[in-house]
Amino acid sequence: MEKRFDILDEVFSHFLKGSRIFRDREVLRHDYVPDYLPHREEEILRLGEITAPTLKGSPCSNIFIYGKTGTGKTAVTRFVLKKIAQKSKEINSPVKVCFVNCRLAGTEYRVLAELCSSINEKVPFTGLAVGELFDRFKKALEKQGVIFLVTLDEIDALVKIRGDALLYELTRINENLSKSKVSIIGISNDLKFKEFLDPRVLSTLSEEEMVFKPYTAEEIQDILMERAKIAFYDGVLSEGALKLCAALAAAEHGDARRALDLLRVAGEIAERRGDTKITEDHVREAQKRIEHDRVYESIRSLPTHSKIVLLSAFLLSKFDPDRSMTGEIYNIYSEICDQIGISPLTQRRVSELINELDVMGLLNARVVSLGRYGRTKKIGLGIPRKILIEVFSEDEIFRNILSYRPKFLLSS
DNA sequence: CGTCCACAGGAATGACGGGCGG
DNA sequence: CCGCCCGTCATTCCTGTGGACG
Repeated sequence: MEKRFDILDEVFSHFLKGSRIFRDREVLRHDYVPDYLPHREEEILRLGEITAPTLKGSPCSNIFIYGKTGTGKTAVTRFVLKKIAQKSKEINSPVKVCFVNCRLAGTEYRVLAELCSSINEKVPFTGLAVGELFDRFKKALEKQGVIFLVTLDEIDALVKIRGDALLYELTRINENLSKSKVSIIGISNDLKFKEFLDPRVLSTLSEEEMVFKPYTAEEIQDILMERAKIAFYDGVLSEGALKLCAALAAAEHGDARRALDLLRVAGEIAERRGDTKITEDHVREAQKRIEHDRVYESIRSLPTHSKIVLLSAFLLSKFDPDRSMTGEIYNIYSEICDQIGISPLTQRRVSELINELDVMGLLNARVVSLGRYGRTKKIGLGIPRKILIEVFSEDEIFRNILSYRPKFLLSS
């Protein structure tokens, strides 16, 4: 006990002395928009040119931006929007800009609600018909007489689940507006996204197109260096650590966001250990930590039934991996539900849950045909068992299930 | 070569909680 | 406060299907 206090004392005093690592941690968060974006000058220029007409009070072409995650789409767009907003204030032109992340918003309704609130139209966060909401949006917009520059980030996520109805309406809204105009910037991570769109929507939306290429390792290095100058005290970041961050992120489709995360977490680890320099070891540790936290958090926040499905897959993989298929999973799932006294969902629904877990990477499910013996899904765990055990051990109810031996498996 | 297993996964429909406008 | 519409989750019913077996 005595020892514990000593340890904590050290942590406190470190904290009170202030960080010896970070000058400004905020700079490494990925929602931070830097003043300088290395290797994206061309894109900034192009986007600026396209959107410039809004400053003179006329709408600009709609733009479609593609590129994988962490290629700077969001940063570049936010940067340009910020400049537009600044300039318009300066010269007093009626431009309003708005940035919505469709995946975070989740539904058409919430996207529309965000659009409304950004033009100061108050709407309830649920309850209205989508059409009604759209009418209000249109009315408020018309009353204000502005050029509204809407950015829809991660637009593919919305369209894949909800369809392109909202986009269709948005692309046609100008026909019914006289005093105001809307221009749209659509951002998509998925290059094949076009296929999901109605051709009419596509042609209106992609009057201009931009593709963001992944960063190379060298480019990521430059980005990191730029931020590290502000984020860390001088001499804290070793060159090897920086290079490793860049290399790891480059291997993962040139994802700068990933690189920034690595750098930040590596810094945090170094800080916590009381080290004064960030080394390659810290970076490797950071990589492990990030992956672990991601998985841990996604399991923990799962709805109960999904957790049970995951547990079923876990038990099957432990006792009889060869039989790990939908039907078997469902049997064990039902058994566990019975054990903890909640009523099981149908197989149809569980099948859907398995798909969701598959998408999240917690399970690996692939359709296989066993010929005479039917067609099903072969299901395996997509993550180390260790993490799973770690998460479920924290829950009173699930803890016991971990070591449970399904009756179902005894009979075979 | 046809059959038939054990599901996949689409479509329609229902239960439910939340918020509206009148 | 009521009737209405919404989004979400779940059920019910359904048609489709790859390939080993006979």
